[in-house]
Amino acid sequence: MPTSDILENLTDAQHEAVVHMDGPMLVVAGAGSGKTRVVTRRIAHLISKGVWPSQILAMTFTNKAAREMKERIGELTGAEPPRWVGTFHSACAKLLRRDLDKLSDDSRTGSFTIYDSGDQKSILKLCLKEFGVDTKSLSPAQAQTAISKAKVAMIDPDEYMPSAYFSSLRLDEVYAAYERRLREFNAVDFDDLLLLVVRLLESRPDVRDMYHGRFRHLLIDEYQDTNRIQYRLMKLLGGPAHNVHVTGDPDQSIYSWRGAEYRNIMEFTEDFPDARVVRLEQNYRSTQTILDVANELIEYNFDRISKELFTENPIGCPVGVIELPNGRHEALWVANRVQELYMDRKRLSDMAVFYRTNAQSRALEDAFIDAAIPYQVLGGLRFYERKEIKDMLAQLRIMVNPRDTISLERVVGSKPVGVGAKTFAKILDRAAANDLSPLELLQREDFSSLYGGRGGGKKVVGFADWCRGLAELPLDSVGDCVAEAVSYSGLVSLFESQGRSDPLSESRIDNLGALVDRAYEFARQRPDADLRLFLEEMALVADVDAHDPETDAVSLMTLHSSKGLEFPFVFIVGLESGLLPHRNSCETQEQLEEERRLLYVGLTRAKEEAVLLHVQVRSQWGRDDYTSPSPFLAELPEEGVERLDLSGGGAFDDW
DNA sequence: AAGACGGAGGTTTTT
DNA sequence: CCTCCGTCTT
Repeated sequence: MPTSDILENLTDAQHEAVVHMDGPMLVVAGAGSGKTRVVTRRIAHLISKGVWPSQILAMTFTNKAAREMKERIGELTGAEPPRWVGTFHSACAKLLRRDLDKLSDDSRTGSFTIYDSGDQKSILKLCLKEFGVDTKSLSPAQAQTAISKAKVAMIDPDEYMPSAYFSSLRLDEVYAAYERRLREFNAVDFDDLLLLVVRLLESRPDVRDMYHGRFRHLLIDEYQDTNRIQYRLMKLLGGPAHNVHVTGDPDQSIYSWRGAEYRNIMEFTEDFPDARVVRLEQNYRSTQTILDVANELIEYNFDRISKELFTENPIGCPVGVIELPNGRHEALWVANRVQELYMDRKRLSDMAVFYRTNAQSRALEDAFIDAAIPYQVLGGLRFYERKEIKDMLAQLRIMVNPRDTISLERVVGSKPVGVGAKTFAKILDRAAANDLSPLELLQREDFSSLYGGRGGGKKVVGFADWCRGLAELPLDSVGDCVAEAVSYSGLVSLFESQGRSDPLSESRIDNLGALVDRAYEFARQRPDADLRLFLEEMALVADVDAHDPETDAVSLMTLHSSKGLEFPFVFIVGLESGLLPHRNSCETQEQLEEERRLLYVGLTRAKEEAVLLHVQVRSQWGRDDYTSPSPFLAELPEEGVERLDLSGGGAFDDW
């Protein structure tokens, strides 16, 4: 391996971080300071020094980050990247598939299903009903938020004290029931993936020692975004050698709403007094002007370690702050500017538009469509969130996990089998009485003699037959398996028959086809993997719309998903009170500071040009609201900022 | 059991 | 504005 390449073109600080071998290290890496470069080169360096790739565990927050890391390591080493480079959640899932059975007091097996937030809400609906809680006073979504908060803080149901607001609603019992249901269905939620690994490692020293022996080096990216479980995980996996290498930037902590405790990064040196600390403060990305403006903005945060990023890049042009009459004008202005840049021979893939909420993408998309500008939206509705895909995945899930009754219910609802809520409830009761899962009951019970083939019974018989046939489907090859399952589901012919009345049917059929394609592609990449792993991939990494920097299109995304990316030209829209900072995040100083960091993250994505836009009238839910500019705009310096008031119209009147 | 209709509400951000 | 839920009807 060409070790020389790995150590080439590094500053002293970067070099120190790259060649660090054993012991804890914290890399405080400002925006655009070459953090990814440091992490990937360090991994390549470790390997060049004889560390086996399989001894390295590197965890990121997003699939995007993991993918990029793998690619760059592959380029550096010219070999397959280490297998244990992935998100926290996928690494934990992988570990649990192997070893969950070793956790006592838990009836779940390695074939568990991973529930997304929709599935969680379905269970919670059951639980709320069970306790007669009125969903108007406590919605499944609220319960989910509250329970997830508790889980992330590692508070078990028996220790849980509902906040005063929920105290009358037996939320603690709902929480306990929710946990029981997950076990019953052999399912885990996103939080469990991490939580169960912590429980496993804490309760089984032998398992813990096994992993200590296995993972000699632990790397954690975006450490400022770790929550309490992830922190605990870091301590547990770090092993006696404390070969823990964490990187992050407190100024880019934007996930406290899901339990991230950015104090973790501030306190790393207290946890590991012998930790080496490296600061990367030179920015290689942005112009001096952009960086100065961003620095000035973030200075307004009280709770931070002072840090001044500098750059040797050119001064560049001023940051634009533009006021327009309404959202339509805003979108048109951006589209227009994009066209100007394009005429100036700039590439569309070098441009990005950021917004606070996904809902804002729509107006921009309309304008881009009208102007025939190619664009790609990141995030938004993901592939696996489409109804027909979820229906199909539900069927695949019950094929590998017969206890997954939430998915069974979905299967029942997705097809015109003639089994309604009442019949299904009967099946549930009967299953419980026989100590079987409902699917097992359906597959084993002789419904024809039970009902004597009368009336409604006939339909159950038909569905039971279908369930039995399900068990006959081949499970060996993932591609064939999914293809067979799709055809067995009857969904395609159902949509075909609906085709005349429903214009969506065609795209639904296409999507099911795409699912089959993905299964074959998955099988090609991972010949040894089974259906379980395919479903895991669909639950954890199903962002097919992932950002593709090769595509010649403008990128649209939330400020949150912009983290880690960079673009020569950046537009940030909706800089208004209520949107940024968002109206739901203005209560406390901490929330407000996080909103400011969000803008900071967006600004520091820009390499050459950044434009911030705000409007006087923002339409939301068909309602027009007068807005005031974001207070953050007033915090930007005079110098390096060019303010333009186009609210008087003129630019795009009569559009 | 399934389709139509009416009302309420509306995740900010993601694994 | 749109979507999701629940209820009412057939």
